[in-house]
Amino acid sequence: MRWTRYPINTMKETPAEAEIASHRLMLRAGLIRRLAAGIYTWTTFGLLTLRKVEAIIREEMNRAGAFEVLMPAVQPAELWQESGRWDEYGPELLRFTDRGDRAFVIGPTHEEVITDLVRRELQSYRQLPVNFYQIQTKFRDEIRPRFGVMRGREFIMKDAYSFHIDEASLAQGYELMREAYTRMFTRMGLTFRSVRADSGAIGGSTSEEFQVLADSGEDAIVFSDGDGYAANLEMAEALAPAAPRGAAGAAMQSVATPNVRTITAITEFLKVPATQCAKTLLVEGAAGGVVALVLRGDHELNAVKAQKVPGVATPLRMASAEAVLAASGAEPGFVGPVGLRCPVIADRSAATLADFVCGANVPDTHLTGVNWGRDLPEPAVADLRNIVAGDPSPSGKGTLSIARGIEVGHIFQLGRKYSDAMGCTVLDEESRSTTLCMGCYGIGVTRVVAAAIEQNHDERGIIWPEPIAPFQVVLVPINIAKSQRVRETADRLYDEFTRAGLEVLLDDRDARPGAKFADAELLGIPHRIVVGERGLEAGKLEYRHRRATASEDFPLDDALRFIRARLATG
RNA sequence: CGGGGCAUGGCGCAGUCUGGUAGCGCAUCUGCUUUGGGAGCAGAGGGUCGCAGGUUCGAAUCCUGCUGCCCCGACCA
Repeated sequence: MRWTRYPINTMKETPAEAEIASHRLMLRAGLIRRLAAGIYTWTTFGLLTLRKVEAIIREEMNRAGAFEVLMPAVQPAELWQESGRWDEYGPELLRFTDRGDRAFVIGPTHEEVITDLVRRELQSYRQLPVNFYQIQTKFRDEIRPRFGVMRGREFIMKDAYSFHIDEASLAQGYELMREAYTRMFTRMGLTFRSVRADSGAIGGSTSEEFQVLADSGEDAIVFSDGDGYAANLEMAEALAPAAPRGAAGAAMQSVATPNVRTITAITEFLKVPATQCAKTLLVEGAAGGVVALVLRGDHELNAVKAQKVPGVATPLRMASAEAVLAASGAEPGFVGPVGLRCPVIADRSAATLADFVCGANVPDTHLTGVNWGRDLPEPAVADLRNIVAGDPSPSGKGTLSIARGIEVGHIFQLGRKYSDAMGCTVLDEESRSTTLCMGCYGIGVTRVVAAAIEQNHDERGIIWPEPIAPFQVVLVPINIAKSQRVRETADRLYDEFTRAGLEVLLDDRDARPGAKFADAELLGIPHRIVVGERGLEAGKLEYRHRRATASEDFPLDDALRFIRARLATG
């Protein structure tokens, strides 16, 4: 492609709205343009990469035996009422009515539509298992869209749904998708991890996220250095401390702590480590009232874990200031588990504390030397806290570290939630009607592009992984207006490369070299060839990879062979 | 949803407090010069100052309402 004939528009300055690197660079390089909050146009140039990502996904889905379909964005409300999600889904589901006052939604996902299709089309177990996928536009009315296409409201998703006669077949289909996802993200040149996203509770329901590792990621993920254990922080189990609780050594005492409300303040005021303090959080109970959750001072509450504890309201809500005062007799900051008039649940680590410090439920007062079983009843114990780096792995091998990730894929064994609700059945070998077992498998296609940039950029611009680069090679002729030789050589190379099937961008603008180099680096095209008088005098061209810090010369006569060798290794 | 902020040419901003008919940089167009790391000079085009009311001789500026957008939001007990 010739730059002067291509609709591409770079920006030297960054629009004020862009917070993270990928968003900034996507705007500056002209991949996307904003239309409304969380809604973006993909430009001709941006679409080159988006299509490459889609092509890799398509190839691997097909290779895994899935079949492509294309379902509507607009879906009738009846299907959502049938599955029960009309009431469950909440304000993220965009609802509207047509001219005849019939209710519709814009699909945030397509379980209902595919289940409806399958229940009509499939009659026999002989037609199973089967996996349908699509690459299609979704809409979720996010509370707070941000970071460009990273968390947009409208976005492109690859969603797939598999149907099986039983759980064993589902497990096989799930495994196939797991392998396909691993191949896709590997082919795209991304550094990623698959991560456990569910503790694997009842029903053997299993779920894994595919996380692209990047410091700006919205998710925290946890790894063991001892084996392959990896999980979302929300799900990673914190084991009970190996050492048993120490013996009580001190008497419980009341200490005046005027206006000392936080753990940090307590550690400074009483000169005790945070690991010797207990913090008590009052949350709303499932049946009204409040429940006390007790954590060690240096630990953070994990909301996902907490709301799974029986008696705790879902979703987790902190108790109001009035409720705290009613239950404890003191304001937040001086609440403790001793003498509290509500159920007390201690985190595993908090439950092994001895001689600990906590709020006294009396204004401006804390207690020291507190011991479970002596000064207050033994608490109920649960895993309530977030993992911290250095914790032992729940797999039993190694210790855990924490990294940030961007969730680009999620695979899930659904079971019969939708097929049950919607009557999706086939006849089995014995002519009995059997409800199908389902899996679903998503990839945020537009998010993958942002994640790739987040993981591959420097201060000058994007550094595309080769398999998803919009162009493979950029040709930069120097002083094209004056030098006929440079112009003709660049034209000839462009034709030669293009005929050879390479994806080449020829920067044929009459611009100064600095401007061309800066744009080439912003766009992130992996291989750059400079054509200049200086080199041509010696029969040379100049090559530089986007990641390299220095250029190398190579013979003009050998150009195609040279660049092909670089593409193969690059 | 709660809190805060912003809305002026394609992008980034000043002007608003103290009302007098809109300006700077980048980008765009023309000409000349320049050409190995975002050139220089000269000229040009482009804005009903988010929308609707109001106050005033006069409103980007003051008042009211609306809309859009951005940022933050249990982690404290």
